[in-house]
Amino acid sequence: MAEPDRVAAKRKFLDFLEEKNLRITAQRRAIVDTVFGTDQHFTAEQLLEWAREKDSSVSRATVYRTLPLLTESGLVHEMDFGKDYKIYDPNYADHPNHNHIICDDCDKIVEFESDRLDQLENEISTGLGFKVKSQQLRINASCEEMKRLGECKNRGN
Amino acid sequence: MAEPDRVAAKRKFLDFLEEKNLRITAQRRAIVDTVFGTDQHFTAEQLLEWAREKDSSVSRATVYRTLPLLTESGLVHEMDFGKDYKIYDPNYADHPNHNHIICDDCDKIVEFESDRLDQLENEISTGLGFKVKSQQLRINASCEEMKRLGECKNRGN
DNA sequence: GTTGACAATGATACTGAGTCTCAATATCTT
DNA sequence: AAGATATTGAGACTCAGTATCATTGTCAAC
Repeated sequence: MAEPDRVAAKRKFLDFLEEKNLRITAQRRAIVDTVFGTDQHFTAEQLLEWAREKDSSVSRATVYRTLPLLTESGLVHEMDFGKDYKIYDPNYADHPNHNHIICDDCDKIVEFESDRLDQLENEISTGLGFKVKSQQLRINASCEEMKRLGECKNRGN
Repeated sequence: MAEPDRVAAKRKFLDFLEEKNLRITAQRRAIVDTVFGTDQHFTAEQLLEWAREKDSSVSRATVYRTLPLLTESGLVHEMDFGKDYKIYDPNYADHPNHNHIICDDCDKIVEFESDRLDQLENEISTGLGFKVKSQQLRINASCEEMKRLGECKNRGN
């Protein structure tokens, strides 16, 4: 299931660029190939490093300019766990509503889905009369427990 | 209901300092008086400004050193809405489990409580075997809708 | 009350993620 | 091929937050 979805996500993003009359450049190709060539979470700096392996001309500015396009397209999700950097998740094309638990100590992230949670969140938001743009349940957990239970390796960071 | 709780929160924090063998200084007094003298959310820079009105010797460093103590004591809650600064909420002594909707455009924040949500969050977390340290449901909403409904003034930012 | 160990302080240098600027370059339409 | 203009890289910049360190303040022991 990995490959076809990756390819589809890349295709969708290129279409997204075209619809917005944005150009498909070598640098954007390198960035997109990188993003949808992994299912790992990543930071902006990691993306820069990885993309440069494909095209050394990719600059920090271009990475930071492309990230908002990726999130706007709905194919990548931006997350903020209170660290001083943001974390990006390229798995949103396949699992659009998953949530995350971050281990405060080892920074590992575990994903989970809950239909009941999504439903309740929507209920509350619309009940308060809000036009919701995004919602994120952030759970900061203790690594002591994680280590004890050996849960730290569920899904990559 | 405002005053007694404020005083109690201040008392609790001074006790917290004592228990940790930390000293009660003039600067910490000014900061604590400021924090528990409002029920508004604030940033670190706002706290610095306000505390300096009570004691002009309060420095930025001391504010940033005191904030972790306030959150550690459980009397103040640190929130991150993806902006480049953190927001602090001094109302956690009274309402320990409330959540927030932030208006992306005007930065106003509306608080709400939901027992069902708290219960579900706890259910999921413990089900995954986590020792939860904190959890925060962050909802980013569109101000278009807020303006239309005149909901912007519910509770101060 | 003095003393003294050391916690706490302010000033300021620093860090690091992210933004902005602008001249040069690449894309894509015609 | 040409031209309008979107995009780029380099590097200066911003700004919240952190670290350093000599000086000052607190408080417990006497």
